[in-house]
Amino acid sequence: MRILFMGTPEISAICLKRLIDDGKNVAAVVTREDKPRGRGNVMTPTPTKALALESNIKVYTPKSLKDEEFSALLNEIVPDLIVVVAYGKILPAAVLEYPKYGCINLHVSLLPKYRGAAPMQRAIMDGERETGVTVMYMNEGLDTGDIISKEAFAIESCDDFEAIHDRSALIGSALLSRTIDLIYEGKATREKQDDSLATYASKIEKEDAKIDFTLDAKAVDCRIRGVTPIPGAFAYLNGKMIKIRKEAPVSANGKPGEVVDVDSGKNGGFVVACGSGGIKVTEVIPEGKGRMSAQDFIRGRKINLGDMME
RNA sequence: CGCGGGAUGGAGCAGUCUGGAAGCUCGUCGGGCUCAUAACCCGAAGGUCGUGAGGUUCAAAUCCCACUCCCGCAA
Repeated sequence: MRILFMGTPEISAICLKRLIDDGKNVAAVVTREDKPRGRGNVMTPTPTKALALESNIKVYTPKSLKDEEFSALLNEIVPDLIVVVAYGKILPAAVLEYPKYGCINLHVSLLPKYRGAAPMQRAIMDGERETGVTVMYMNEGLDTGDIISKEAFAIESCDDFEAIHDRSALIGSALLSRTIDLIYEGKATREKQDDSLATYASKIEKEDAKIDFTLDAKAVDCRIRGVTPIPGAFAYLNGKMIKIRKEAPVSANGKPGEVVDVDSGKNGGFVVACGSGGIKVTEVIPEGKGRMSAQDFIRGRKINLGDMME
């Protein structure tokens, strides 16, 4: 079975790696074009492209999937199955209909909940206790296809986006690989999504990462964990931006945003009051600096009792 | 040439503008106090102040020049 893999970010690369390691016949990879990234805006390939190149698999970065150039490419590759993981572009009907075994997609949520761009982040931000991964047949809607397989796992109270991302990648890539086997063996089933239960996880915007201390501590905690470490929850302290990298809700009293405790001792940190309760911050990224423990930040004398974060 | 911050004993910082004996909060080591301690007290070690047998000066962490490395933001 010739597979065409389509994906872009790191989670795609992890899945591709898994398929390769499992001996799947990945005939070609389609990913997005190189983009200027990082300091200095250096042209950088996507993680998926980098892996494909390492693995000596042909990589294509088409501008559009709707033109003749791409249909010519499909005719050259002749995939039996297209596997999509966070590719970043909509597949037109002509492409969806091309492979004999269809197009499948790994989505990192328990569909029909959290369709869309940022399912992991939104699930954490909403305080969900559970999330998961789903493999479905693709149709022209956004994450609306028939479900083939899914697997759930817990979101612990200390999990941030990174933790859930890594767990999703691990569990999702394994599920994807097994599901491909099912399809190959003709054992794949189809389960329609119940659209009445659908929710939409919109893309994370800058504003989502700005900390709103007027919310209660638990909500603040969830919202912070949902955007950590990327893009990173931030607030302003004495005119400078500071990102909060690790924190936990605690009981506290004070005006929202007020620094009500500063402890430089071992296991210390500083406590910021929220709408109710507060969060104890234990790791930060000050503007212009790298990650550091809250203790180190406190020793540098950048924060004092009574300071306001906003 | 995307914008910006930084390089000072093990950590985080001050000092640089207004050159002139290396400092703060911790950590480490030794001692004391204590039923005890991450608390408190006393003492000690530890730095060619990123690199350049560079420039200016009586004198450079500090001013000038070149270079290397690290980081934050934006995409």
